[in-house]
Amino acid sequence: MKREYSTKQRNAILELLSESSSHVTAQEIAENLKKDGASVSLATIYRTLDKLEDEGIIKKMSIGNGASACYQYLDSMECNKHFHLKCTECGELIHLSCEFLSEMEAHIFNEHAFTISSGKTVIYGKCAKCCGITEKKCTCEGEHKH
Amino acid sequence: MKREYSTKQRNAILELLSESSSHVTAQEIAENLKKDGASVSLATIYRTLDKLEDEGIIKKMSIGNGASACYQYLDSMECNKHFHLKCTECGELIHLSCEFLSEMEAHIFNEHAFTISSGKTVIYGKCAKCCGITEKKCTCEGEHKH
DNA sequence: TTGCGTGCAAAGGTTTTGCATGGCA
DNA sequence: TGCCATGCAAAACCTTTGCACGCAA
Repeated sequence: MKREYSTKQRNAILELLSESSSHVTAQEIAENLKKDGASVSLATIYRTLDKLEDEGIIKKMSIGNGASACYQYLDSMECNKHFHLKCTECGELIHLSCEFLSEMEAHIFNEHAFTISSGKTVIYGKCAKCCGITEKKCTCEGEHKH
Repeated sequence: MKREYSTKQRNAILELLSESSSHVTAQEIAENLKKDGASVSLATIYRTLDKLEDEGIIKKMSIGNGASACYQYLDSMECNKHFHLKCTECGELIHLSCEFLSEMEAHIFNEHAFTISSGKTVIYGKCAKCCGITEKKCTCEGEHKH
């Protein structure tokens, strides 16, 4: 059985993650910790993130390809269940939390036996601006920025 | 205005993609072309794939995590209408045509003013096999292979 | 003391880029 | 002829790994 050590570095990373309102990359974690005068090596950050993911404390998601993976604290209920809409015209990334999408997730799981990973999924298309549309009518939680 | 050249390499890549029943990586393209005695450098393959994606002829999908990205020929009639579910465990690609997804498309357009490009969108998650689930119950058109 | 955690540097893999050359239109 | 496309090698990029040392329990 493996013991889990409580080290200065692990705690610093965990604290930073729990304070981050959104997802961060390993690089950003390194920079932020350095700014706080608590530098941690990238290797350690990656190793720690791996363990935290295994322990179910954080979630890992890779939005793009080649781009850095993003990590996110799981206790922050808000950002757990949204989808990303990315405009192929202007590149804008919209975070969308909508009841309808939750239903879709449930439908695909129940009827098609596929478990969607909303964090890894990006829905591509054209945003309102690039379509020349302005109104939004949905009464659900809707889009939000971080 | 940019002209598109029709070169031996571009044609070879395009032909290989259109003959592939499923997604392939840049590496696999290189190997297959070499086997056919029509070697193309990896750099050219990546550059050509980029262009083909911009032109909307192929689709790029990446599991992330350092793994190679996969590319797939977009059959304009067939593959543009449905969504793709890709398993992040085993890599299986499921083509799903479901009424529910059409509704989702409509909802996002009507209520969030975002026009989904289903051909470019890949929904990531875990397939039934990798979740240990076997039943599928949806009465809609459902999954299909090409 | 035990053995996990850490830092550093180097290696791993995929993708991109610089530069000179080749080839389509 | 003009200029995009290609090949090669090197670079860029994110991430992992080997090794010796540090440190929590």
